[in-house]
Amino acid sequence: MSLYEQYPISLYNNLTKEKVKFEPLTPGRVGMYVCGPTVYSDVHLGNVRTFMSFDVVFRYLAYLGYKVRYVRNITDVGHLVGDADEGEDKIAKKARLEALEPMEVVQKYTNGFHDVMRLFNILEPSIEPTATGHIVEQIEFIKQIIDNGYAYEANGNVYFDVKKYNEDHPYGELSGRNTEEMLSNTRELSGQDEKRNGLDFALWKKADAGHLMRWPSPWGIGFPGWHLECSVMSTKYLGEKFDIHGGGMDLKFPHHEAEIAQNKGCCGKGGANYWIHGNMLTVNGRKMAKSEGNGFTPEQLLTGDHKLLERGYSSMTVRFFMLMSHYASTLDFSNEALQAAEKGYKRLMASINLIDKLPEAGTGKIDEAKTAELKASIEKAFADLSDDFNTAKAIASLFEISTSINTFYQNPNQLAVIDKATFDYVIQHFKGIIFDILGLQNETSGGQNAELLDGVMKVVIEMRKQAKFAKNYGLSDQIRDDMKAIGIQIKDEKGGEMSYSID
RNA sequence: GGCGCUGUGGCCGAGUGGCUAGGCAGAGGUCUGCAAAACCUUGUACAGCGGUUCGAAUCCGCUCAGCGCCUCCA
Repeated sequence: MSLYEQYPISLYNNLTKEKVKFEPLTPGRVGMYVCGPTVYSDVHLGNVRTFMSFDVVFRYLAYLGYKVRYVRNITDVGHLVGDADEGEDKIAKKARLEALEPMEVVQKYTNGFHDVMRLFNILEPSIEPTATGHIVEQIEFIKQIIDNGYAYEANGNVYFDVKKYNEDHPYGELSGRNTEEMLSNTRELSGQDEKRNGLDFALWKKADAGHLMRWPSPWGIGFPGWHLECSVMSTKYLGEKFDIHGGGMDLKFPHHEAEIAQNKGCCGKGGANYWIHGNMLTVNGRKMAKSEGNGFTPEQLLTGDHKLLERGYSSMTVRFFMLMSHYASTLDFSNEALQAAEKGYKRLMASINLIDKLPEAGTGKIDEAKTAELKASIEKAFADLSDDFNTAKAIASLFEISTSINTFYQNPNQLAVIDKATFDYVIQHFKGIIFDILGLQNETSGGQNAELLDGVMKVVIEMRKQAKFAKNYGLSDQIRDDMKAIGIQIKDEKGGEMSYSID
């Protein structure tokens, strides 16, 4: 029996607004598409949260035994600039400002994005397609939508005909919008517009003379509209129907709504069965966003060099902080919360570090109740993760196991009564959940020079033991304090033994 | 204005009809030369007002406060 049969996943489907059992189209296989970044500026911590949320979904599906194809795109063209620059592409605008080639901008911020993903131990997707790499497919997609009667050309531009589409398919099913109402509300606004209706959105935009990104098409020189690349690339790599589509909450409308419309307008099918949205990271109750100026880069996070940061925090502290809440809830950033998360993270890692030092389990008379209790904790963690990927709840169970490990270390006789096979099973998955599913890394072990450090610490500890034995407390305390000052905590244990941990 | 969401103990944050969430901080204790860590014990919590129910933080209504989307946004 596979793990995914043992712990069947249920998830909240934003399309149907209810929590349902997850059933992939093809048993044992999952196709997942997540809207990636628009690479025209640095990603901030809020962006990171979304990708981390879906990273855990990806990791969890894989851990349970599903074969997953995870597609996360790079949008390197196509997003229109909102204000006065209607018709101009975000990438192109930035390029002109910085006097760079558009692809130079794309390359720079794509590299930056990848660096950030690595920093937070967010896995690479199976496919990371770019919009510029799929211009041909996008043109074909538009042609099909036009043939189906859901789009029209106007002066070198192609628009999606929302009103026409809405006659055959519900536009607004994902975001719960009343399209009839919206159509009547926007009618007057579109007076001199070449759009038939204010709700219509561009599939293809004509490039004016100064526009830097341009491709030939049946409608003239231009570039694809926003929304389109996701429909095209998800269809290409996952099919007209696939399992999961994810993205940030703020993409729900209009981006995802348009995506569904494009999919149905082209292929008659709406793409994903399950729509999942990650919620926003907030600062003082407000969304972290570029326009708010309340975001910061990973470098600033590590160094603490930002007005919002009292000091720096490690990437794993941040990862743990984010996983302590549910992906669908807003999460408020604060220094206090980060510091609490840091301690919690270290506590978890400290018990991980003790595992190898534990004596053999099950050497005494097995206590069935105690054994079952320990096993229940790991089973609870799995059940929680299968309940809409509730990492916050699962972590609570992990702390139970963490406490057990600490107890076993101090009182080996309590480990002696735990069945060995069960104990090994629990530990295997305890580590599995922490490292493979939650994607945490152990920053508290010695890293590259672990063996060397361990050797040095043996010498230091031996010196302190001798000082203590000679009741030279001045020296033994000095050794402890000096080590503490450079970030190593020496701990006295029962029976005169000592251990250390890295702060 | 339309659509939707949130309000949980000192802080963060799960839960969502009856069963301890958890972390951080605080208090007491065990251990210890002292400390730290660890372990044990401990907290008046569910915005307000009504209603449904044997029973509600959890369902319904109203009020208050705040947020998101509706324009680019993870």
